[in-house]
Amino acid sequence: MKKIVLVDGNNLLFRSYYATAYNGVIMRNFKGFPTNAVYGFLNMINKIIQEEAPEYMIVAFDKGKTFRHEQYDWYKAGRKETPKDLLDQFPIAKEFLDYLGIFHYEIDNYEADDIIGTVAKKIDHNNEFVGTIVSSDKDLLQLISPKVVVKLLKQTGHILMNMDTFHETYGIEPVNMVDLKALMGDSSDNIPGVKGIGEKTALQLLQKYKTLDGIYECLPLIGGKTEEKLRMEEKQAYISYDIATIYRDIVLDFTLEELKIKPINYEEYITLLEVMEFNSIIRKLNQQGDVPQIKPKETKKDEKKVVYVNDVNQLLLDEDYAFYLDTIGSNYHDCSVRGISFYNQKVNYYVPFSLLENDSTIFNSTLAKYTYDIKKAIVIFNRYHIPYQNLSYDAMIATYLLNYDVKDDVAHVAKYFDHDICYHEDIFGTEKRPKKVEDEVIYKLACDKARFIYETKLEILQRLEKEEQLHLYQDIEFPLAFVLAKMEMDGIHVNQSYLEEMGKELKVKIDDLASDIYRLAEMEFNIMSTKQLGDVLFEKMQIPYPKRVKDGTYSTSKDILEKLIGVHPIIEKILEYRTLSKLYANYTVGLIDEIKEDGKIHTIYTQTLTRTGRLSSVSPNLQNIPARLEYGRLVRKAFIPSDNGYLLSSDYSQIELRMFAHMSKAENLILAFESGEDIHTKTAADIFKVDISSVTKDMRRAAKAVNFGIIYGISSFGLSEDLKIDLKSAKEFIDTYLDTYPGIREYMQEEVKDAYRDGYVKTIMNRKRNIEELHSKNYMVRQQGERMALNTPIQGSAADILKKAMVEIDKEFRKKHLKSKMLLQVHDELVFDCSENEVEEVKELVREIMENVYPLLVPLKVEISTGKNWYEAK
DNA sequence: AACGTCACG
DNA sequence: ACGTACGTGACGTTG
Repeated sequence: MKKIVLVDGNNLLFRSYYATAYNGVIMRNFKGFPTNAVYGFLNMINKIIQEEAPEYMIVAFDKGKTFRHEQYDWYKAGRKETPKDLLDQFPIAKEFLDYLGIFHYEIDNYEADDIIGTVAKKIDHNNEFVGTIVSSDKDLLQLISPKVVVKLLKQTGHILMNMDTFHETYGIEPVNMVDLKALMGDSSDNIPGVKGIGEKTALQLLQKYKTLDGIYECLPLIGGKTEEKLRMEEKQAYISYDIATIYRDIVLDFTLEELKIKPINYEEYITLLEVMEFNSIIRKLNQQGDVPQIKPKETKKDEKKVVYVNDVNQLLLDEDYAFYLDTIGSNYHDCSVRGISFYNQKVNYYVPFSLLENDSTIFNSTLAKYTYDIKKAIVIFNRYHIPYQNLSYDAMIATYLLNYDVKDDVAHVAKYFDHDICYHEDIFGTEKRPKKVEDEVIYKLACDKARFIYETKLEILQRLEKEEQLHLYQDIEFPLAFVLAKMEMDGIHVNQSYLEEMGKELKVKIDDLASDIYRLAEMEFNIMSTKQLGDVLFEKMQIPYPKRVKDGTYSTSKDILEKLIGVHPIIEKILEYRTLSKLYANYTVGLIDEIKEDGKIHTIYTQTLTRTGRLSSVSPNLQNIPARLEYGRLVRKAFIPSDNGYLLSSDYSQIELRMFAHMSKAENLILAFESGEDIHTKTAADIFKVDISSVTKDMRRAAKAVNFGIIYGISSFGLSEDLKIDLKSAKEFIDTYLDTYPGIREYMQEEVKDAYRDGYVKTIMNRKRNIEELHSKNYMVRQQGERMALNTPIQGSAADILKKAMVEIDKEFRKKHLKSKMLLQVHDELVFDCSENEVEEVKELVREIMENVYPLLVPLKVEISTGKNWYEAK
């Protein structure tokens, strides 16, 4: 038997829409198009396919006013009008079905029910097929037969209804579902039924008399009020019967065989998924790994042909243009360049890099030049000593600010602007498994990218203007790219032999610890393997596990092990082993690997990654060099200035909490900062209501934890974990804090409310972050969204300020022709390489700019120190 | 490639 | 009853 799955498309879309419309706010993609219903719909369709594995499938939709409306103008009269946001999603749902190879159908004047009923009837009369109907609408239960079952969707999960289960549940036959509706009515469809008869009475009657006709034939036998009600509303009952009856004889222009599911059109499917921003589905597809290779798009008619230039004299660039660097390798500090593509109204060139390497005047014109990832371009131009002028636009930074999920592949963002560009990975494969690619494909791809940059520039800039982000783009992020490029290219000197020594020392300690651990465990095992470690500690050694065991696995994380200190001496050994292994792998061996021939480390700052506006640092990450523990801190001694200079470190004191005080306008908190006291001590004095002088260490520690909690979107659980106190005390503590600083509570409520209303939050410089989590049905996810809504403006605004300061400091350095260099940025800290005779000047200048770059309701304070290495400069 | 862990602000 | 503070990157293990 071949199985056909019959899906009520309308039902699925309505359900998904209302299930995820939260406070009237729904999920949308970047362009503002509503996506929540389709998202639920698609997940459901995929789930059905996974669970049922059908060969055949049909999704039915309503179309037009039905014959029921024509006969009875009050039919479904009570229903609210379908929201436009939902209606808009119907065509998309159908488009998805097309790409998934799933047959869908609609026909004038009939509802999805009728189509399903008709197909189900065909199944009943055909001995090759069986059917499974999927819907949450009980009406469809009337279609159950020996060959057709109904998968009735519930809030979570479903119930499978066949002849037997139906009978068990209702005590009547499926066909008599109609009779039941005729009696009890259905408020959602505005079917009246017989007034005063509900499900209970109706079922009793039907169990006795089988059908509506049967009941009316035996009316006198019924007696009492019920008989009276039935007699009064006989006409209503039969009208209701008519309406509730699913029409099963539509003339259909397809056969059951035609419902066979066709192969998925991955290319179109994925493109649409991208437009709708269903990234989780895309991720799942990639994980399953059965997405076939996507071929490059055919050249469209309006496209200029790619001109491969092999003589510099052929290059004719006389108006502004976009260019794209076609590089090989992931790190642009040492990648090679295959070629550069150029695009404008007149040209579409691919130029092999060997041609430009030697004759490099091309970029040294006054023409405006646009690209994607300008920082990369600057670094590469400098590496090859190519002079340039007027690099004036970066599509990567611009789209990042517009809240796109920007990757370094242009293709990723191009989709949103109707530019079909193949993904780098689809063409070239991964670095480990490269694919063979024809030259023409390579040229075409690079040219497509340049074309995208050129053609969307105006639209993107207009969009930035509309979002009031032009200032952020033009005066902060764009100039910052030049500053970062310099920092990356300059790099920081690292004392390799020092790290090697430290590595040797660590190695010895680690080996000693390992043998201690093996001895205590009375066996050898891989300490780094959390699985083996869990088994050894909690099974073999029978150390009591301090937490509920989740999915049969033991966590061996630091906070779990710390709870066990003192229970068994092995615990402390393991913790130390972990700490030292981390230092060894990440900060001695790992860092040494990153030191280049010039004795320096050149990180890459990712400017377009974080959701808050911070930078991130990779290859290596110089933003997580040990600082908290003394032994780890020693790594910092390896970071040294050039020549006889100094490293100068300048960091904002409590910038995030100050930002919070500014944004919340909480007067007492502002006063606390104005007092100039240590903020945690002052907070402790305020909440414990004691003198500054009598604040104990523990009081300060507690106050500090609450201050941090505030920045993260406090939860009593988080605080209780951090301070190792019980939940109730944590709760009280937070309340005391909020009472001490009136205005904070209201500010936080307002911020969350606005986030729900807008679906996004903003920083002081208009950086925006959409928070989809706020639309989730899941309480925990929504909570997380609320915390993001609270934290992002704080973290993001602090990032805005440091970025602005960096741009201004760079400007002043240039103006004053200082030899000193800005080298590192660590979120609230800047590290400079300072010539000996400039120390005082740099100190003054940096402090002046950082403290005054953006005046807040509280003063911004900067702490500066210098030293012969990064360890000392703190 | 995903997960767990842990380094930073 | 649930599962828990914000933002990152890199390592080793495991499937």
